Amino acid sequence: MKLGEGVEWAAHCAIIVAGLAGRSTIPGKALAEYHGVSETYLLKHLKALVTAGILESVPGPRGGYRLARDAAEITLLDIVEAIDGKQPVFRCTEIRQRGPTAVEACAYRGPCGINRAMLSAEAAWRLALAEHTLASLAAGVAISADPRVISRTGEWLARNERKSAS
Amino acid sequence: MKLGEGVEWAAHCAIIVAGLAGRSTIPGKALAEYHGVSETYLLKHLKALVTAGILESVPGPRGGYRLARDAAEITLLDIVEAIDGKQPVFRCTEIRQRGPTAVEACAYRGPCGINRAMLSAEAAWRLALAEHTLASLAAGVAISADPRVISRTGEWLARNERKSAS
DNA sequence: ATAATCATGGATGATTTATATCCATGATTC
DNA sequence: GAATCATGGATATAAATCATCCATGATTAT
Ligand code: SF4
Ligand code: SF4
Repeated sequence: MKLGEGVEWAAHCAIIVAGLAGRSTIPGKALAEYHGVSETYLLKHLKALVTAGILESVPGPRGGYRLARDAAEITLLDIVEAIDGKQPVFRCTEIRQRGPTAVEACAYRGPCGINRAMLSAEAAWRLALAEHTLASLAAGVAISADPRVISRTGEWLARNERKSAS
Repeated sequence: MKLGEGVEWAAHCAIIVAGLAGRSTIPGKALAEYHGVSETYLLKHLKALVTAGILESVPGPRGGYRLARDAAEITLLDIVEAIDGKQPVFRCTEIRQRGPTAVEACAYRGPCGINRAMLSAEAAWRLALAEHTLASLAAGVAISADPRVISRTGEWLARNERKSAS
């Protein structure tokens, strides 16, 4: 079992976008270069964030992405679900309904204990993810970063940020 | 993200094995037929359970599998980790060390906030899984099962269980 | 208006992982 | 010695993921 690396990309992008001033935007191309990842593929993930209501996109020259709502209102769970989907991690294939002891399907009502245990564990996972907001994550990343990285990132932001007129 | 269905197979097999009397065993072939799944592939998963110290295997005629320790000492987490591995679900690819703002690798000490948040959420998941033992799961499955299934399973067990001499 | 910039969406191919099979080997019991 | 069963490796198939390409439409600067 493995979480797609698109989630890591999206989380990093979201944190950078959260660091923009006001309603400024940053183009997807810049985000791809910054992280050294495939541009066209990253755009797909950014689109997923837009669809999920996490980011806003503005097209055209001087366009790009910005947060759709406050950074404190966006959780890590939102990002994971936007990229990876909301499907349960454990998907019962109903093997109890196969083999020589099976009876009619209608006799099996509701999920069994295994399924329930799996789903409740998943709920605990999601709950833990939802406790981290984009705001708290951004703070953590900033603290642990090397001073040189911070200054380089500042310069890079100055070159790529599209300041909002308003 | 998806948990392999081998986990579902292994969990069901473990519950059945847990229901055997004393030190009786049951052959892998019977378990495969019971669940209507590929025999050769299921054997691989059963082997994983043996390696993990969850099951014991006895070769030869009248051989098969039995629990390696008490059902109350085997958790759902043990089974998941035996089949799916213990690798973290979120695997940081260190994209912060790529792109134009990167500096020497030694400047990045320890995991960042994103990684820490992911890993702590995973820990919550594992903790929840560890709260369910094979004993409690077996009880839950028995309660929710249809009477006909229980009786058919009893007959099937009578045919396939290899009673222990001792 | 025109051109440049950028997001969107679908189609497509490559890569990796999961699933499944096959066969040879060794251990154990009858 | 023969039958039964687990083990292990090699290998094939299916599916999910990762990545690219190209055509389209929307927006802004000139
Ligand atoms: S017993 Fe649980 S996990 Fe197994 S097939 Fe039924 S619902 Fe699914
Ligand atoms: S910031 Fe966190 S998730 Fe991103 S590359 Fe670094 S350790 Fe990994």
